[in-house]
Amino acid sequence: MKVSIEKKCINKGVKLTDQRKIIAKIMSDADDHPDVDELYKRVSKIDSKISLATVYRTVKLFEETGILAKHEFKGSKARYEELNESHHDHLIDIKSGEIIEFVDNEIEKLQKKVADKYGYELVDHKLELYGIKKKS
Amino acid sequence: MKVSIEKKCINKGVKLTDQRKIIAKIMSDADDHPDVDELYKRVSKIDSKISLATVYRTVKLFEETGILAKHEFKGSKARYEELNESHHDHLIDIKSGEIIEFVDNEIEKLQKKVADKYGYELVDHKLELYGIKKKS
DNA sequence: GTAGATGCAAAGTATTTGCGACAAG
DNA sequence: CTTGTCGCAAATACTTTGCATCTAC
Repeated sequence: MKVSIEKKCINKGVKLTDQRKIIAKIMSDADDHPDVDELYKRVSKIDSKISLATVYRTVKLFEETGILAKHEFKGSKARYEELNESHHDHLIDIKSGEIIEFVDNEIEKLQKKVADKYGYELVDHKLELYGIKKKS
Repeated sequence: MKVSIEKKCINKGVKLTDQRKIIAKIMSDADDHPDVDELYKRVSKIDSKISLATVYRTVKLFEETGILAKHEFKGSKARYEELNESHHDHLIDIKSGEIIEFVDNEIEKLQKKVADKYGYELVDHKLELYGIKKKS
């Protein structure tokens, strides 16, 4: 089962302020990968007193705490998504900007193998595919 | 055989100024992945009159022309390297910052397969592995 | 009560751009 | 010649930070 962001904060000893609860909720509900500006817009609708600085501070904190993942796709601003048990990579439609999440265990295995070959333990990776929709 | 950057410029109709020749030479000679500041430093040693703006304009131009590749590794500034026939990906040592270039044709094939599965034609991809050296 | 969080505005980075002077083809 | 480039400084975009105030625990 999915652990709520609020629970994660408690586990990690992160103080649960109203601002953080709101940001947590929005990121939990999001089914896209908002950048900070977009997130700030959504936050402002719920509580317009929350500052942009707090949004920046919170996404950074949540990233360091392993609650959010930060993505820096080609030529765009940093985007965030909730991090949970299911790891996945991204396929980005370069025309529409649509982002598709995928998992490929074989690729994952090969990545470990490559790192191993050079004497490294793989601790993280970034795989992004950029494509254009085929007219079928 | 490797086509020189100057030749590439001529082929693509890019005007060959002294500044561009110097930047081209430095990037050709580089066996690392300098960021703009570092490149600017190297450029300044040869001709201190060249401005940072020109360095930015040139790397951007070279990137669009397919002469340089831009990389945005986790949490660091944009870095550049010469682009030539041999495609490769990167394994980054998160302790030392050392960058190892590698090729894995099997992973490449699987990437195409994933894109295909979702109805996309793969036009580009980014694969970065982050690891720590194993004490063997 | 106290350590840590917030809002605000100011400061930092990284990068781009307007403009008049200049140089490549 | 003419079009595009250069250097400069100012502008922009994104993100961080100092400080006084406030709040979760």
